Amino acid sequence: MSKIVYVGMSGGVDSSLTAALLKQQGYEVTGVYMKNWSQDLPGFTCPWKEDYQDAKRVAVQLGIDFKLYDFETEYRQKVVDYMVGEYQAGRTPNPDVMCNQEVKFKLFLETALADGADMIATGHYARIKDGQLLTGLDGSKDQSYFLYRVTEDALRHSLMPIGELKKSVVRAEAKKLGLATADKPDSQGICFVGKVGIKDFLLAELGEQPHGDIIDQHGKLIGEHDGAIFYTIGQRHGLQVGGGLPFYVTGKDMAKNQVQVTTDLQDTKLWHQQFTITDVHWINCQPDLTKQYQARVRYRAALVPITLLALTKQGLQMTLGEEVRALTPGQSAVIYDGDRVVGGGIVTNH
RNA sequence: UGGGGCGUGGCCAAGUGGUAAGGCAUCAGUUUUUGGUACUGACAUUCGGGGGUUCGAAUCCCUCCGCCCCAG
Repeated sequence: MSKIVYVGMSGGVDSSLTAALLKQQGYEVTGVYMKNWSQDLPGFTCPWKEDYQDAKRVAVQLGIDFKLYDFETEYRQKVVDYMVGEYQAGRTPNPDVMCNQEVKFKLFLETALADGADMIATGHYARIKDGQLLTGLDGSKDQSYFLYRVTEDALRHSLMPIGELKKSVVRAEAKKLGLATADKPDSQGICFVGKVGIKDFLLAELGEQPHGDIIDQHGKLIGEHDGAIFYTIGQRHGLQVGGGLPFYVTGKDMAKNQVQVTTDLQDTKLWHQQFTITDVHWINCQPDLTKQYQARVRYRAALVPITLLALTKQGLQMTLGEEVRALTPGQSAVIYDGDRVVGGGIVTNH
């Protein structure tokens, strides 16, 4: 008897081909559209209906069952509230990491299993082998960074067939199969919410923010910002301050509602080598402090060799083999052992 | 009030007779399942106002306006 797989179908090419491939491989496939967000925002129409229809269209083409799971309430609580709270605290969260941890590989998994599935599948560019998470074979599309908070148990119940393919192949295969989504542009923006600028999103959630001072590396007042929460470390644009060299954000003082910037790209405040991550999560087992690993400090950043210093209740201290620019509190540092994701945590304030 | 200097797009800033560099910012696009980064493109018929000299001026002259510095 073939296994029953529930495939999360977002209405994009990747998850469409995922469903098609699993069907070909003999699984008993059901497509599921997760409705996590449907709210329109000023100047932005939520594309959920279109996405739903595209997913449904592909399901019909493939002749598979199709369902809609409504997770809006939970998505709001677990992802959006988390994200907004982090911004308010002066950090820069990664909602997609949380979405994978809480929604796709928890809520969706549990719901699917309860509905009779043996496994779930997603269109992520990552691979799963023996309960381990590996990078996607297409290095330029690898999405393992977003998945480091998934549990081994969830991985053992998940499939990510796209992780074995290159993006160009995915598109070509989708086209060959005549899938309705073959030429649909890749999605961008906040997971499930869509292509909305984070500033517009926060404005819609929180309203106008108190303006404050922009201070340069010499402590000089050089301008006014329209809300410290909108700015993130390393950011260059959006300061509306000109004259000479570009300004990069080096830090924020939420208590003083200040944004600190520098024109000096060598400024020590812009470069970091040693830091701590908290809320650590290990997929299979804790890292070996004596072993050489690599870390990725932001999505698509190069892997940097690291030395682990100490694993405490507070988190993990580590030193990078080289300085990285604009390490940002709230973002995730993911630890790799070659192409295997060991785990990671959240970069703390420093 | 004397003496000197300056006024070029939102901000810096080249250009001192030959028909407006460059950078920042901004906007658009590309890259990207977060934010950010990076990359590409767009952006002054006009040089504080007025007048004059000249084939031709942001560049020379006159004048008015504004700002800065030194004297006091």
